[in-house]
Amino acid sequence: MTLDEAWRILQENQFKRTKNRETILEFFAENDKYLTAMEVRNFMAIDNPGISFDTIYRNLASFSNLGILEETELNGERHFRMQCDHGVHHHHFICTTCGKTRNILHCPMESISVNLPGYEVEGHKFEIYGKCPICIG
Amino acid sequence: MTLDEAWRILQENQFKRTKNRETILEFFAENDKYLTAMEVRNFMAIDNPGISFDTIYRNLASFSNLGILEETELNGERHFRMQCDHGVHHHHFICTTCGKTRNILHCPMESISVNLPGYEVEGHKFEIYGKCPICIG
DNA sequence: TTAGTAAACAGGAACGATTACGATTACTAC
DNA sequence: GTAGTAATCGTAATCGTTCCTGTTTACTAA
Repeated sequence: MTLDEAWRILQENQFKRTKNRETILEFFAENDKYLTAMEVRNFMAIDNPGISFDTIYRNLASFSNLGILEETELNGERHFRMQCDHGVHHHHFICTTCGKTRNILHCPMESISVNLPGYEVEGHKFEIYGKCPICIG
Repeated sequence: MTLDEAWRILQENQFKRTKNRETILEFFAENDKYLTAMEVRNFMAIDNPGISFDTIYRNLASFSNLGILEETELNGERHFRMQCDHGVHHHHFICTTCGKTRNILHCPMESISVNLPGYEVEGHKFEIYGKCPICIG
């Protein structure tokens, strides 16, 4: 997702254009990987040492709800990244060294759901962890 | 996994047979679902109100490392359950209401790994969330 | 352009889950 | 039994996250 798309979504939902939101989105646009709230804070603190965690978490949650960011849990910490291809369902390979991701277009749910009669499926999670070619290098 | 199998593994790894470990394993043997440290504590506190969280977390981590328990993250909390069929790779449907699980024998990795040339896969996670037939009512 | 209003923010306290630690207890091998 | 070690207790500390309160900011419409 581009910055323009993100701002369009925010505007459609009556979110104001603030300096903090610009900084957060800029950071995610530049980093194609899952990031923690602390990493976001450290980046924001360069220009604004007094940045509040409340501001960061509130905005990350809003962006996640709006589909601007994707969220996952790694090592017990919440991680966020820019939504890759808006609207196209996919999964991720996540490099355990550098954190970069690679899209997995195949979704295992298609061949599974038929085997769950009587069950109501609400969601699923499929992630692959390992080392990317650069980190193996 | 049965209690006997669990104790055999513990014995092979020089773990002592203590009352606390007996209580923890007994609780998991009786509950075919993912449980939190707090739920384990509440059960143990019936006989031993002074039980320490340190004891619980340390033993849960040991059991998980030994393959006696399986571990996953649900709603930001660590959950543990008895390893189902030791040695047989599988995944889970997890009911978001009662927490009970159902095995998914099909593993999506078989058809995926070929699409990741140059990547080194270390692990993967595949879970389906929803309502089981009992909770749908 | 300015005043009004709701949203956003800073700063810090609070919270729940988890871990660390020194002192104590229980097991095991001799 | 006794020594040595593993396990536990009780508590405090840590960590990531959320809540609270007063202040500031961005948008709106006159």
